Amino acid sequence: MQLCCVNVLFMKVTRNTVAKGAILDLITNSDSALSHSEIHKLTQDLCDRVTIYRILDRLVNEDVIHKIVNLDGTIKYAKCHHENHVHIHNHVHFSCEKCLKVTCMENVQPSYIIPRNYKVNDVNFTLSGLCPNCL
Amino acid sequence: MQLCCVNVLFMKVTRNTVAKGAILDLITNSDSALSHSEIHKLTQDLCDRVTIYRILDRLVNEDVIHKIVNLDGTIKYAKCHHENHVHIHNHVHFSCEKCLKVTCMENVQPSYIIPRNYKVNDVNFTLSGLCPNCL
DNA sequence: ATTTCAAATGCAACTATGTTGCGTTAATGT
DNA sequence: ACATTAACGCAACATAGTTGCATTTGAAAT
Ligand SMILES: [Mn+2]
Ligand SMILES: [Mn+2]
Ligand SMILES: [Zn+2]
Ligand SMILES: [Zn+2]
Repeated sequence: MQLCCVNVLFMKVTRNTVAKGAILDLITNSDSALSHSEIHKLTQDLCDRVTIYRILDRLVNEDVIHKIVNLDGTIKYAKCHHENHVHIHNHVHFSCEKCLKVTCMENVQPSYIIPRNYKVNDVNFTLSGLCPNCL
Repeated sequence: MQLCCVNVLFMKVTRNTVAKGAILDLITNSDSALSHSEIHKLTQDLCDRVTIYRILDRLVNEDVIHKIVNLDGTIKYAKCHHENHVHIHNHVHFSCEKCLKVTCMENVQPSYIIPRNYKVNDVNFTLSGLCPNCL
């Protein structure tokens, strides 16, 4: 009756499936960002690994989760927490060198001055070091 | 007679080889950061692709070049330009969505406020969008 | 210049990560 | 319940990065 979810880029209707729900739950309830391989291990035999890739892509395009590129190039995913509808991921991510957890720091938004002849569309700020638990 | 170069982490002596020199030249003279595969194509039959990986690791550990993690997770390398001997890569990198070039913006150093119970050791700030050439 | 010796290399084999095509299954609107 | 097509599983492929080991080579010492 009503559209449950759409790909915000192409305004295409997407569907809620068992695997998608389970993976979103996992990401939502995790205290740190999760990689594809971590999700694969945690979900065991929920679905094929290719399906996990496709579900993660879909959730990113639906603006429900966001990608975080770690310092070693590995990609992690975390829940989006947009207060306002305008949705820019300009917050900092912290990557702990000891426990290897990546966390969103929603309220740390760096300021910077960049020449006018650049157009910024997206932002990826990652700090690494020791988190409070490992300090 | 005199040590030409050392791994700053382990204070181990390293050697200058033909391939290392050529790859460093390439990175030094490039106006944008280069990935392993780009270097591999540009150097043709200079050396094995495994050797390129090892040379890049060595140059990073010698603090001669630095790693840049792109928004898609690909890793690029650029020359270090340290004025003072204290050496922190706290400058911004710009990743153009059109020409795909990644450039160092040495004089753009963002400011941020982070809780005291975090210890920051390294920084990776990447902005993406359109560069002056593509705007 | 020759010797010496570990750093660096080439090669093969391997693991990890991500993508594509296609036939089948299942979510959702009617 | 039926029709439509998004989502799925599977196999095959592509790309990125690692490891072990025998051989080569840079450069310090003689
Ligand atoms: Mn985040
Ligand atoms: Mn740089
Ligand atoms: Zn930690
Ligand atoms: Zn450009």
